[in-house]
Order: sequence, then C-alpha cells, then structure tokens
Amino acid sequence: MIYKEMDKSQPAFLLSQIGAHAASKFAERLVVLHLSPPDVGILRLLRMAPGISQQVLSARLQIHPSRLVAILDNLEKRNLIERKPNPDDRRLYSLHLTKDGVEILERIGKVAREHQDALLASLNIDERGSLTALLQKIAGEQGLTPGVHPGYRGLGKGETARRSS
Amino acid sequence: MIYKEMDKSQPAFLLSQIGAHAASKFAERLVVLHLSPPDVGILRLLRMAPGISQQVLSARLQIHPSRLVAILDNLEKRNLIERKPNPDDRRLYSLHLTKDGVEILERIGKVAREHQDALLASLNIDERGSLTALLQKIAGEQGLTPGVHPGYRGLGKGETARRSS
DNA sequence: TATTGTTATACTCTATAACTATA
DNA sequence: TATAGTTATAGAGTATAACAATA
Repeated sequence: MIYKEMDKSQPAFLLSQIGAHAASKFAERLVVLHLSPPDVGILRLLRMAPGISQQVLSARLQIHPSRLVAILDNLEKRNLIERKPNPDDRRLYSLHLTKDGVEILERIGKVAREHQDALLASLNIDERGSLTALLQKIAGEQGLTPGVHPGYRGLGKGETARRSS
Repeated sequence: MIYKEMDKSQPAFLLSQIGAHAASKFAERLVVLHLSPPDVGILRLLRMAPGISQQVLSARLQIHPSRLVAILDNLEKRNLIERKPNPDDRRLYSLHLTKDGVEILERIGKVAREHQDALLASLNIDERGSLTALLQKIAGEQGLTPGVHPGYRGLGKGETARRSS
C-alpha cells in the first residue's frame, strides 16, 4: 500500500478548511475599512438590538467583557458607535450606532457581497441555493446562533487546545 | 423598518461560522489524544510523504520553520515521529513516522469519523454527497490544497488583521 | 556565499483579577 | 452584598532575526 489518500474528500475537513479560508479572505477585505471581524459583528448586532448594554453584547457575541472595552473604545473614538447613559440604571451604558456607524454598515454589506461572490464563483444560482440550504440545516442542528461567529471569542489560554503536550 | 434581518442566511458567513465550529469541535476531540490540529496535519503529511525535510514540511503546511521545531520536538519526544539524518545532505533531517505514529493515525482517523458523523448528523447520505461535491468545487476554484488547513499557520502579527485602528 | 535547523528575543493578544461606581 | 464597566498584570503563543553547521 504505497499510496494512502490524504483525505478521501471528507466534508468535515472541507468545511473547516473553506471556512477558515473564507474568514481570512473576508478579514482581508475589511482592512480597507479599518475594521476587524469582531467589529463587524458588533456593528451588525447594534443595528438589530440598539440600546443594549456591554454585558448583553458580551454575552451574545461571546466576547469577554474586558476585551470588549478596548474594541468599543476604538469604535466610539471613530464615531461609529455611542455609549449613552442609561437613566434607569446608571451602571449600564446604552450602546447605539451613530450615523457614521449606519453608513459604514452599508459599506460592510457591499464588501460582504463582493466577498461572497468571489467565494462562490464556481457555483451557479441553483448550486448556491442547495449549498445554503444544507448549511442552514447543519447550523440549526449544531445549535449555532445566526450572526454569531465562534471566532469572535478569542480562545486564548487553555480554551480549545492548541499545544499538544 | 423596525426589523432588519441579521443576515438573510448568507452562505459565505455560514461557511465561515460552521467551519470555525467544526475546527473547534475537532480540536476538542483531539485533546483526548493530546494532539493539536497542526500535529495531525503533520502526521498525515508524513504518512503521504515520508522522508521529507523540515523545510519542505514547513512550506507544504505553511507552518513557520522556527515554530515547527518545537512541534516536532514534542512529537519526537512522544515517539510519534523520528528525525533521521540525511546521508546526502547532512544539513537536512529526514522525517518519518514511527510505529506509534502510524498507530495514533488510526486513532485520529476514528476520531475524525466520529466528528464528521456528529457534524453532519442532520444530513442524509444523498445530502452529504451533494454537500461534498459543492465544497470540492469551491475548494478547487479557490486554490485550496487538499489536506492543508489555513489554520495551521498561526497568523500572528500583522497577518490577516485582527485589530481595527 | 547560501541554506537547514535552532535559539533568543520582542511583540501581540488574551484572560484574570482587582478596582470604582452604582444598585 | 452584588453587578457593570474599567484597568493592570501576567501568561501563552507567535514571528523576527541572529546563530552554528553544512553545503
């Protein structure tokens, strides 16, 4: 047995491989907007759920609260989001998109569409529909939350294992 | 316009999301074997291409040479691989799987099958075939090398952008 | 002079935990 | 006493660059 096939085209590996490739390519495109993937996740969530607190945001996107501070500081400094005081509970902030934040979301949408077109260039319309349906089935069954990318949380320390020993 | 949909089920995001999820779940299963995903990539490649040097291995899997040293040190210390001297060029090592290395690859295969079954639990046989075909089309067109996961290289520094500003 | 493998160093990023202000 | 947000610190992990041996 000289030749052992590398992987007899295992869909699980392909999913992981293409997924990482897609994430990398998308992040590349975001560089133009000076945004990171977590930035985009936050902006998108704030459009859907304006007024939420940092705690809620942190829990939804699985981003550590202490890490979130620096990210929001940056977005606020660039006038993309705003921390408004919450009259009901003065410990909480009420997070909102600014006008600039709404505008950059449109540019993000354009970038995302271009990214998707490039990624799926080899598939026709029907195939894209089939793929989407299959992926939605998997995502649903696996308990993945729409719009929440596992990569948002920065799995540092002894999280999901990197080192061997 | 009160409700703005989070993402009208965009396949590109789903691919990235499910891919990260799959990678995370697989890494979890590897913990039992005290292996990391790069370890597995190395072992698999050494089965296909026994005798290669660290440089070649480094180039194939996109792992930085200096980083590779520690990984191989660990695998060699565990008697999974072996660094044999190369008679033709004494600067090079000739990397080989040991008997234990071959054995653990079988256990890795079992773990990978279980992982894939869990990940694709919601799809029947035909659907799995359709998904695999679509993914292979994408992977081929995107220029992805079989068996080489983008996550092997540890994109540190200013690689693919993480920070915004 | 160039290349392989190695090591030392510096840098980036993250979570942990302590801290404040409010409740 | 508990919670939201913040900050300081320490730890893990990486690439960069200098190094020794060999070509």
